Amino acid sequence: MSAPGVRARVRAEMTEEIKIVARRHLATDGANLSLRAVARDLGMASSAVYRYFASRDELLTALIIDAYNSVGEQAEQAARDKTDELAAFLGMAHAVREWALNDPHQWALIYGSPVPGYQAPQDTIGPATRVILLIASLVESAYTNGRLTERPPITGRYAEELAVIAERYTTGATPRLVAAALSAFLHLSGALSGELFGQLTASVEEDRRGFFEFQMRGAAYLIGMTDAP
Amino acid sequence: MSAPGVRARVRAEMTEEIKIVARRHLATDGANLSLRAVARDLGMASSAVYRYFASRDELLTALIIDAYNSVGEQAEQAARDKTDELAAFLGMAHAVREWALNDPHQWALIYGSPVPGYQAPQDTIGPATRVILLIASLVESAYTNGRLTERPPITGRYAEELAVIAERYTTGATPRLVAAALSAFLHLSGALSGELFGQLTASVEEDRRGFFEFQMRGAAYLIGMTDAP
DNA sequence: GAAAAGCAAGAGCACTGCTCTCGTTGTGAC
DNA sequence: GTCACAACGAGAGCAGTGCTCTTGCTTTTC
Repeated sequence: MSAPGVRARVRAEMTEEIKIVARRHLATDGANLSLRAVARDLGMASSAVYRYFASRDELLTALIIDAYNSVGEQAEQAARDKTDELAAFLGMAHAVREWALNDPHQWALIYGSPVPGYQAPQDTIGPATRVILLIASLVESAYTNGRLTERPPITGRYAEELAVIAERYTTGATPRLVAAALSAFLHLSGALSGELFGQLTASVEEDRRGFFEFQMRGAAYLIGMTDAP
Repeated sequence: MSAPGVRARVRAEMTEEIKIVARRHLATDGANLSLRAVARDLGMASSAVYRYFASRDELLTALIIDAYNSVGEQAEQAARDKTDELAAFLGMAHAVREWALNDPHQWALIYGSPVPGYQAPQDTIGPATRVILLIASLVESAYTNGRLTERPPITGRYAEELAVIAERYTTGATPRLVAAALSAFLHLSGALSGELFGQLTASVEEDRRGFFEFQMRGAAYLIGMTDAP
């Protein structure tokens, strides 16, 4: 009799197994995940799944959190051990793109339109900020290392809001830097959503990686990370 | 006994009425549109709706085309009669934002994750390009009027693809200009999706319009429409 | 060992998209 | 004017969905 108890361990395994099968269904059938189909695949009654997830939404939430952490991890790993912030930013961007291309439905789950009637619970906002915090840290690092071209400061009410964010989440970034990081992140997510959701259809078809690189270099220039637009 | 016939006219009216009710349902219940609920609201049997739309997907397609045209129209109207291209671009961006804020579900319908199992038919790609072609025309206009700061040319395979697009859809734009227009469009859609889909939660909450303006000015700078980043 | 809590299964409810059939009604050819 | 035909609305029905409730069984806890 181990400390956590047999039942608790089995429960954890079962929970994980449900998520795995659910992810598989998500990858093939898209976002309209069927709890009954997942239960069928597991050889159990659909009602039994409700012992592990109170509702379909709760299962989706678990998958969303996992997805945020997955892409966050991949991004952080790609940014590590790079010579400078520009290389880290571009490597990170390509890593996120690879992750998204590898499982478009998971991308849609976290960065696409919210599932109807689904309200993101508090648990998700932590993992959700990993990528954007990573970008912010790169911007801040470039700034403190003197590798960031000066950009005019920002003013207005949104600048004050961003000052609060800078105070809370960074170790000395200005509102301008937070704004730059947010902008870069939204440029990244826009570029990827455009590619994955078919907005690029009939324009760039072959060399989408090259076009993505071009866009991310543009975003880096806008931030001040590079001097060549 | 008008030329189109009574039946044809009633059919057209009925088709429009179904779309109106469906749009209302979309605005309140989100993307999981229920054909039966729409039929109930119209006081008719659900099977009768199938006389007008062969499937739920076909109804969604009709709504998507209408939405593309609606936002396209609003964008074009906002860009008209502006003193210069920068003003037109910013006015257009804010118009698109207003349109999206006014009916987020329609925005999600066209720029969010594709509906599961839904494959956009050929009919949609025409209306879908209205906004981006508008941006391209603004860029081209600024270029021919000498109001566009020079940006380094682009190379690579995606540049060749964009050259084909430039040849087909513009009257003399370079691949670089098409790339700029695409980038600006994706920046716009990324900024709006981020705002609407909750990516900005707990950062910019109050002055989102100001932050959006900041981002669009950034995009304009990246294009070369303005010299102040 | 008894009581309590966790668990799986099945039936059932209300809902969905979609198909088929069956009368009815407007339409064009003669 | 008549008559065949296509369009139409309604209803029943099928297979699927999320979710709840009850009924037995097993594991944990006291």
